[in-house]
Amino acid sequence: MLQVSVLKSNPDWVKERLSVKNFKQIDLVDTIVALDDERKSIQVGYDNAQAGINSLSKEIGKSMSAGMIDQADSYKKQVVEYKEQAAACSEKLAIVEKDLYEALVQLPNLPAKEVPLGKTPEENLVVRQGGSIPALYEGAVEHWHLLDKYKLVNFELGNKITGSGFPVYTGKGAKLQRSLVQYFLDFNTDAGYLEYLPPFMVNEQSAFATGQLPDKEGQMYHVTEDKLYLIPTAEVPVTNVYRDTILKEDELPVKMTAYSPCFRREAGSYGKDVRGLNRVHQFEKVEIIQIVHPDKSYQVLDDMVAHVERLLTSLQLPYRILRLCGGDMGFASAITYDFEVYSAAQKRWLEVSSVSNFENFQTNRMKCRFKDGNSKTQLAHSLNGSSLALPRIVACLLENNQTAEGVVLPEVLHNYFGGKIIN
RNA sequence: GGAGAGCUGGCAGAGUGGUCGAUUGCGGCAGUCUUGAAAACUGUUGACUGUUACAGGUCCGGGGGUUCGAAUCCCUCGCUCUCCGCCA
Repeated sequence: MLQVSVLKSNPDWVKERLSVKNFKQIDLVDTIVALDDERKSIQVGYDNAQAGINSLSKEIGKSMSAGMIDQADSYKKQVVEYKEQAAACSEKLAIVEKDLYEALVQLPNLPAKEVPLGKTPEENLVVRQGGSIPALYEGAVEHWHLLDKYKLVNFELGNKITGSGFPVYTGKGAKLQRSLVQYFLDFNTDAGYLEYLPPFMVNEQSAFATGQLPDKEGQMYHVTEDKLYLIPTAEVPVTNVYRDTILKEDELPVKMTAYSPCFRREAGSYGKDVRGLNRVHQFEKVEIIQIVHPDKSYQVLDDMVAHVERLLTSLQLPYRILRLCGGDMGFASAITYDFEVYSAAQKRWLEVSSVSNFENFQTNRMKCRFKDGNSKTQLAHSLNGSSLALPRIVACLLENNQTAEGVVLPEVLHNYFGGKIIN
């Protein structure tokens, strides 16, 4: 959530930034500024009335203990006026605050100055490309055929047990999942990230804090009986570790990593997008999250991008890094880099990671702050990234490394998997 | 699921209707002493809002109520602990 103070001090700049994100209701900025002014003046009225009540109440106490009952009674009559005034103010205040809040949560985060203009994924900027696209042997096929051939994933079974988009991993397919999760977590903890294993459901407050609510309500599975949401990413529970906390400056940066299954309704997806492991309702992912000093967040963003890049390089997959354009970015993000790997049989790029700096958009909602050198409390910055999401990595590993003898795994996985080849 | 106890500032723990936003201890910070450190002593130390700065307002698990006045009384929700039951 944006800070009202930012809107007030520089409304035109805010509007300009919002338009980069292709946000339509620019008028909201003026609405919010006006509502906040109104809020403030009502608040002053309320505070004054309360101050009157407080001081008179003390006088009443003194009079009573001095036995001056008449004096106390006359004070009580004066209090009644103040009470009416306070009640009128607080009624107005409740309405204005609600309006203000509802307007404020509709505003997405402002994009950083490096964010390219654009509305569609085609306008994302390719900043870097690495690895090399393999030449496949003659009999090469898409990964869904390989999943079938080596009995790695059974979609029909998942469909029977749960529904479409809930794959059942079997045999070496299941073991490959476990190997990748293990490898990714080790890779992250070796880089200084503390491992968490979080709950896979969160309450409303947590979903709100990271920006899933109210923006992406329909994208999460909702357990209505208990008012819980299945997590769409470990980002939600793990970032919320630091909700309502004030850190010491030397506790920053906080580096966390977590494995979790991710649940996404993916309403409205269809066609080749959902073939095989391209898009599923439940998948495994390892996430990295940092909470950092505001002055450091862009340096940390670069570090995190480099970290994910090293991980992809170690898997020997061809990848490219995109800086998302304003229109393709997430609601809460100030800047996002997407990582895509090349799926050689499908001949298309697949997103496997998304690394974002949220600046103080999430921490403002979460009230995650730190005390700086002058012992002032200020909002920290939060960042996160996938490191990595499994299904599309698996798709690419299978497609790109397939041979007539089987799928040859990259060397870093041999020990984790307990073998070199899937056949 | 049943019974009981509790939820107060970073932590521990007082406070049961009127200078209580809160005694005290620990911890933190600053200082005195010391070559330095420890110990001891002294001072200081919550958040939010608001003001140029004061002032003022709000916060004692959340929400609501009673009262001139609530940490304190009432209602309600949530959570924690202990015992019993059930269970991976």
